[in-house]
Amino acid sequence: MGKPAALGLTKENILLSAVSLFNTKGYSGTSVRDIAKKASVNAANISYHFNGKQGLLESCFTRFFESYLECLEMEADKLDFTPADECLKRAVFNVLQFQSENHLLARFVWREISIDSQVVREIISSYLMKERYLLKRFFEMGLDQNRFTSMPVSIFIIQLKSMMSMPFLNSQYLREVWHVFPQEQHFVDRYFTSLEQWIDQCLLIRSAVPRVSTL
Amino acid sequence: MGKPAALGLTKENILLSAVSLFNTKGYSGTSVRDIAKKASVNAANISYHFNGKQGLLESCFTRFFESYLECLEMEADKLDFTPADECLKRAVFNVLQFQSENHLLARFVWREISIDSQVVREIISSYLMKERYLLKRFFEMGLDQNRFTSMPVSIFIIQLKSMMSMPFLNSQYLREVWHVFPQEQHFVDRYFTSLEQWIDQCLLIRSAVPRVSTL
Amino acid sequence: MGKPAALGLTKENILLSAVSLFNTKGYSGTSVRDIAKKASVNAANISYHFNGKQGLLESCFTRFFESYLECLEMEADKLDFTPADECLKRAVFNVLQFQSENHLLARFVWREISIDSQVVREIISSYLMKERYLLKRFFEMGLDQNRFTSMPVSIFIIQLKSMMSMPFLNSQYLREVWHVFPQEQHFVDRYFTSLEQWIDQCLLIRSAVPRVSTL
Amino acid sequence: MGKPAALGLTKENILLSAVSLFNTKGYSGTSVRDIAKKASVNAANISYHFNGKQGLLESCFTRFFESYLECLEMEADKLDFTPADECLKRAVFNVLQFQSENHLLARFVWREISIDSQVVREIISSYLMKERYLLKRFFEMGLDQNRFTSMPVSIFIIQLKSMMSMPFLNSQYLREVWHVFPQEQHFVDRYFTSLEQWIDQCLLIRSAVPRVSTL
DNA sequence: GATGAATGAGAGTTCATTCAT
DNA sequence: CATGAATGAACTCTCATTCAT
Repeated sequence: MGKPAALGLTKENILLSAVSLFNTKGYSGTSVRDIAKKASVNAANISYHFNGKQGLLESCFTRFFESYLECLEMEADKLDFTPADECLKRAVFNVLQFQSENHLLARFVWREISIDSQVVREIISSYLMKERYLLKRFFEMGLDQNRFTSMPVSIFIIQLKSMMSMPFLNSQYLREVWHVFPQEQHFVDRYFTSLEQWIDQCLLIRSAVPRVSTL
Repeated sequence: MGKPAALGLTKENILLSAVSLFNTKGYSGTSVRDIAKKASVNAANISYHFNGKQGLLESCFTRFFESYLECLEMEADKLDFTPADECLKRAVFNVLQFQSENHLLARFVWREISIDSQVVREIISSYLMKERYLLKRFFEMGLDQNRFTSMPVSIFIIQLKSMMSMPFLNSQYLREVWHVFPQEQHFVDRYFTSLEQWIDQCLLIRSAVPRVSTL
Repeated sequence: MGKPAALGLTKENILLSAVSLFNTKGYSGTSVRDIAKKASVNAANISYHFNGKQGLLESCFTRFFESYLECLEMEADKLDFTPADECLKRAVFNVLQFQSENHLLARFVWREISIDSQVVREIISSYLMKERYLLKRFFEMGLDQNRFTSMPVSIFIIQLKSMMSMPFLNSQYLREVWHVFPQEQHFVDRYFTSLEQWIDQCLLIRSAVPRVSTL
Repeated sequence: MGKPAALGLTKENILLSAVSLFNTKGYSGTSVRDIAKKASVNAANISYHFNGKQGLLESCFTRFFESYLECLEMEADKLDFTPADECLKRAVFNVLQFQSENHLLARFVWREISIDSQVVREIISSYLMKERYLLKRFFEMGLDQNRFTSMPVSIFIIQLKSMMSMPFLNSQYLREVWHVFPQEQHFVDRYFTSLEQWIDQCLLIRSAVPRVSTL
């Protein structure tokens, strides 16, 4: 006897519970029963709605990366008529803001993609390629515009990504050891400032006038 | 039938296999049977030698953090008679080198400590507190010595830690997307240079003569 | 593949198989797989329906003691308007009859409660307290009615319980050594007669006219 | 490197620990490691000294039954020149006394022989046959001597055995519910008195002068 | 005699999933 | 759509025992 429930609510309900538990205990460490229990639904619904636990994982990844890439894409689209450093800074801000608003999902995704699973790789590889393409565009444009110093792009991007994701991946460490709270707006603003400064000092060539992103 | 085996080899054998599998599939995603199979020993040995799967995890953490903290401590001890920036840089280099040489263990540990498990927390909290103490010492000494700009220590340390650990946590991403290989000496040297530069530009006050660590 | 099976039959099926095996091999000596095999169901059903092997044990105990105590309670309720010896005799008969009809369960329960397990104790202690209360009522009523000799109640009850339970606990001994079959009606009747005689001769005072329970 | 230890002490040490644990947790519920730990010896010693866990069980049974049967045999030997009721009473007393002094062993043995194990049966069947022979002699002699009423021997012996063993099998019940302590001398004396009385009233023919056993 | 390392078997339990209702 | 019963596989861990030392 299926209870009515507001249409489509069960599915969203499951997803939210899953994100929360995956965030805390990891994908492998979470059982579908845990999720079902937290969502107050029958475990069979998970197989029904998401085609198994793995489908749930894919849904999470998709949901995350589509929004995440949009943060970058939105600013990359302006590269043709805006200084690259300003676009880059805005993109960084967008990403921080997005992660802060979805910190549970962010932590879980950044952690889980460090697992060497065939499955995970298949899901995310195209997203990561697109991310690579977008990030590179910022830098190549900056070089074209003579605003960025000539430096190894890969290293810089690795560092940028490190600094953007780490606070959210290790949110618990930040909270417990440094009493810093990545899900708060305050953190986003403060942290963004320091990334802005890093871009200015390590990436921008001296003659270029820093474009302070007025957010 | 208790075969002798080279004395004490079984235990080490298990540990290495465990690190390799934990690294690839995560702690929860790895079964003791997988480990035993990889180590070519009976699964019961894991409980016998490590008091269960969790004991194995603790052994990994302990092994990692004791070496890791020594990387920091070694240089912190010189703070009283050496410029803080030089000590800090040397510490950074030590950590990169250590992680590069133990990249499997490093990836696994940095990933796993982002899990909200009671168990993990109990094991690592004291290590993280010691790390915090050591890292803070570098910065406070740098301020005392008038070599570091006055900046929020917590943010800087978070960024430093991000940049030091991320390449190893996401080693697969680096390899596949950027063709950068964190376990190679070449990477350590190159990456260290860019961290050195970051320290010089974002942390050091202008008047201070940068101390190039001659490693 | 969840086969339907006749509704609720699986659970009862498991319980019966468990009683049979516990009876023969003891609780600790029986594995859940044995039980599942005997019941022709999947072993996981035991955890599902009874919350583990221990829950199965509790179900057995509950089932036994609730019926057993009813045998006593039924007659204790008549104590106010019936001679105590007659009530006692009827209660004894009820208990013998019940055990004979559930001899597998009876043997297993009487054996297992002699184990010093924390678990067992928690389950049965309230039942044993109720039993004590009921048994004492028979004797106190008999004394009030001037039908029972003044004797140490505890010793008498211990002996009564010994004689009521032992044939069922040691049913195999009775069968193999004395060719006496406690699960047969014949035994119940014959054995009851000798208990009746014991009550008359050791408990009743001489002047009281024995009340032969006409069962 | 075998520690010397007082000669043969390890074996006895193991046996005592085993009796204690078997008594509390049952044979199947006790592991050889538990026993070894309690005896502070290596678990391999149990296999060495007793040829496995089962051998330990056999040793316990043997030790118990040889003493137990001696309690009966000692008095059966006097049957030719002593009234049967006196012999029987003395035998009963001996058995109670022996069990009281070895209550841990007694409880465990009486419980364990109610298990339908092939193994147990093989060990004890000859002992039980000898017991049957001895007990029957008391009754047949009593009938020959015209001191016992003609009654079904099997029923009487079943009851006698019930009453003799039950307090020790259910010693914990006696302690916790009735505050009666079967291992104390006080209990032996008191309980024997009531068995004596039972023999007098239910077994002896009226004309026979009861032989109070002066113990 | 005694020990610690090692083993294969099996313990109880949980897993993700399926299916009739 | 939703559910509870059911499954087979896999989980971690403990078992009694063996054997070289």
